[in-house]
Amino acid sequence: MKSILIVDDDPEFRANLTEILTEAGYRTVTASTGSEAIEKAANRSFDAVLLDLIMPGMSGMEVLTELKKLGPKSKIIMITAFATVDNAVHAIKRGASDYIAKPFNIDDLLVTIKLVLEEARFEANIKKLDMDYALSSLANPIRRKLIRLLRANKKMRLMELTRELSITDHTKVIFHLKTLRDSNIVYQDKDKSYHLTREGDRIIDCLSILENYLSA
Amino acid sequence: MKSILIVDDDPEFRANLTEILTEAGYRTVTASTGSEAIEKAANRSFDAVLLDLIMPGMSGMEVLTELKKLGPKSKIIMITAFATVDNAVHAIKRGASDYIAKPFNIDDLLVTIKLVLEEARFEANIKKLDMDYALSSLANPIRRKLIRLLRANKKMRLMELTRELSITDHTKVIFHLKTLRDSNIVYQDKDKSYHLTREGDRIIDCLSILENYLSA
DNA sequence: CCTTGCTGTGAAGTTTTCTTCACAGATTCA
DNA sequence: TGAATCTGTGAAGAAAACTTCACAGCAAGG
Repeated sequence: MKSILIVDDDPEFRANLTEILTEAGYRTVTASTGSEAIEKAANRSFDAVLLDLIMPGMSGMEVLTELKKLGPKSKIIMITAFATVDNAVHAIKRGASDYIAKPFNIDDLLVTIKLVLEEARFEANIKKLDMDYALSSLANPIRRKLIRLLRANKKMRLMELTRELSITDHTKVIFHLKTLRDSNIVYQDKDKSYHLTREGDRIIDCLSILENYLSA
Repeated sequence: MKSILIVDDDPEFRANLTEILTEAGYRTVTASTGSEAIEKAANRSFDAVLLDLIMPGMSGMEVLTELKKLGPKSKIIMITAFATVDNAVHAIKRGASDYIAKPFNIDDLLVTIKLVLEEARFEANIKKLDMDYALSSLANPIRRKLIRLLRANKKMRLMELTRELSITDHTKVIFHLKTLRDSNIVYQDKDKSYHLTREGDRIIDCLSILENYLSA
């Protein structure tokens, strides 16, 4: 069950939304001010946040910025009066996922929420995919050595790598380099030299962390 | 080529050792005081340290403690006068790898160094082995889900896990749990419940780091 | 031009990992 | 006690990962 945080200073509006969303099968939590919202979001994560742009105290825009700091990938839908749609567009530039204009049609609201959640699910899948690739690459000791060599030497040619690993068959090295390329850890430039990608750099960082952990 | 740090206040003794070890095929660096030794060890790592127990200023014992803090797995050989062999034993309890008594036979010294370095190599292999196990465990998405479930719920029975993963064949789950047990990430108590080991906890920490890295 | 070394492909194989299934001893609980 | 559920073994097969080999284009250097 997806959870949604409703942030609005108007109690009646909060109650309305809560009823609509509960009926639609979501779990809801409400906050009446920006700081309350930030506090709640810090303690647990929500699948989406409905955030009023205009509130006394902290403005919706400020809250948006803070929420994005807490979780850069959190999904935030701005609620705005018709008159201030421009501001909503601005909010999207700052990381909001979408906006809806008050007064709104219930169906529009639900569709918007659904789309945004769908988007989140999609992104999570992408991430999981990367993870799978990365980890299955790391599972092989030859590939780990390759990564380390590339880390140490910045760029290397096929035969350098092959000799350094004392492997007789260079096609074996090609095979592993290929899987590293598929998982986006390594790339090859026009000179045919192999390099670590930015992601590869990150992964080797994590590898050393893991090594230290395991040897402690 | 293995590098050795020689720590002794006697310049003649340092020169002697340097000559012997250089000839034996080691690279040497010297330090005349404890603090100098610590400084050098902080900047780069040595395969072994030869450390005089009795020195003006910081005592060998204090230096030993500091060096161990810098690198818990660094190999330290204490050098001690015959009269203070008891202290050397004490040093071993504090983490020194071995000791030699002054005056010593050159061959004894070389053998001691060799054994200690051998030990280091062995430990490094063990570590690499653990790493291999851990990473090939993580390569499989089902096993990652299992780890996450166990992390969230502290302890779970076989069928709980099976249902949670919507897997129809429980023997499949048994298979993956078995490989997690082999790599020492999970264990089973007398109640047949599965738990994460301490190592498993560490690994999942690292997993989340990696995830954040990859999604950034 | 010919040789040598580098980079690569594609198609067998081999090995390892993963899945499935048939079965069976415990345990629970009605 | 008897039926249902849980936990597990072992073997056989399928799938994925890895290795090996035969071959080929291309560039550099004599």
